[in-house]
Amino acid sequence: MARVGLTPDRLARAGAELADEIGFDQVSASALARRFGVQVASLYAHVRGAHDLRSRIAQVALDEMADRAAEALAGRAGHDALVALATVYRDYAREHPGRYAASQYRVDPGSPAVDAGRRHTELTRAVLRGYNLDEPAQTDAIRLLGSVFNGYIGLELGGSFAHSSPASDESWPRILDALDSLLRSWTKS
Amino acid sequence: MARVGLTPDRLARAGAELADEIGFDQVSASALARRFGVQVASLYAHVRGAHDLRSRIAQVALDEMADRAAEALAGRAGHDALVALATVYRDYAREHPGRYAASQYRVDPGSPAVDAGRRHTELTRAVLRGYNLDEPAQTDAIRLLGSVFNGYIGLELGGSFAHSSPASDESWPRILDALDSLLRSWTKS
DNA sequence: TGCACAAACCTAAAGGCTTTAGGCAACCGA
DNA sequence: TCGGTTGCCTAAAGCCTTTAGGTTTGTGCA
Repeated sequence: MARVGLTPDRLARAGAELADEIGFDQVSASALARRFGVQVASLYAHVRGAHDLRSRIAQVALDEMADRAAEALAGRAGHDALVALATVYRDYAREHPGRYAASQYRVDPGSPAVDAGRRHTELTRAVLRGYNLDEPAQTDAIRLLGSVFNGYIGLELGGSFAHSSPASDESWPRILDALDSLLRSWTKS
Repeated sequence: MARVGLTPDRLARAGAELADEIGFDQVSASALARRFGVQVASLYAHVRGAHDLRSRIAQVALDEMADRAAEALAGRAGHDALVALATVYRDYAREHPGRYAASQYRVDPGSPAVDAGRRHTELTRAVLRGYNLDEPAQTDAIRLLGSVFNGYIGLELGGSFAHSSPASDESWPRILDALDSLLRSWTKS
């Protein structure tokens, strides 16, 4: 009965890896316990249950994405910053589909993952600094960008763009250019 | 042992109702069997399994949305058509959150739900007729609109817009106006 | 009318996931 | 080194999925 050294954090990180390997919705306390060579019930000393586990994985993903985004945005503005942020999300989703799926998990209010969400909002707001938008247009624009990123990546990952041309890789930069030009002329619309 | 009259179709429709009541991911063969007052195993004569059941519910939702969209688009063009299509999706999602969630279910290639997806693409293409876009811009625009609709509704339903002003109801029409103006000037971007 | 066959629904059972309760053992501080 | 806390274990109940095989119901044809 050697101790493995489980902690909520290690479970969440291992869960994130597992999600990338077998898909987020296949991640279960059982599968995770198996991976640690431990009985399922042992996990319940560290995590409140399956929902708690999934929420923690979501948080891992949201934090990782925000870290990458913050790094990518440093020293960039305008079109450059927009493309950088968009690229971070899309690349992350392609590298880590399970984690990305986790980041979409409905987490309940009061959870620390809500703060991670706020961080993403602020990063998007930072991108918009280059476009000089006043409220409420700025909030509208944040919501638009969030919608496009989430929406495009979700559809692409789901294969919706796989069987038509042009390739999804080609649409993406053109759509970002269009958004850039939209943001530059937002007030005139 | 009165026969209830199960069919794949009735199961799918009842599953759609159940999804709106308890949430799509809570829909199970068990819950559905309970609702029909029937043993679980009986369902397996009509659906291949849980995945098949969920796919059929997804199809019900996609078809219903496409029907509504087709009706809403009749006789409309340009900005009017854009708003009409967007409104159909958003209203449907708010009236039937479970069904809407079902419509996002990853259905496997070859399934008839793929055709339903194509129908939505064509409806979006119809909206774009009012904007005179050539390929590949037209496909880009279809993908952009799909992304915004899916993305915005998903975030809104998840509560991402609930705790900031302006209200989500106010951002939505302004975002649609911005998209309209983007589409009108797409080639110039 | 009556019979035969197909379909609809049933019971039984195996296997997996979640969660709770209670027990033993390993580690840490005194 | 000893006591307590914590980490992991066994046991067990409850729910979901899926398969196998039985029985009833209803329909169509003679």
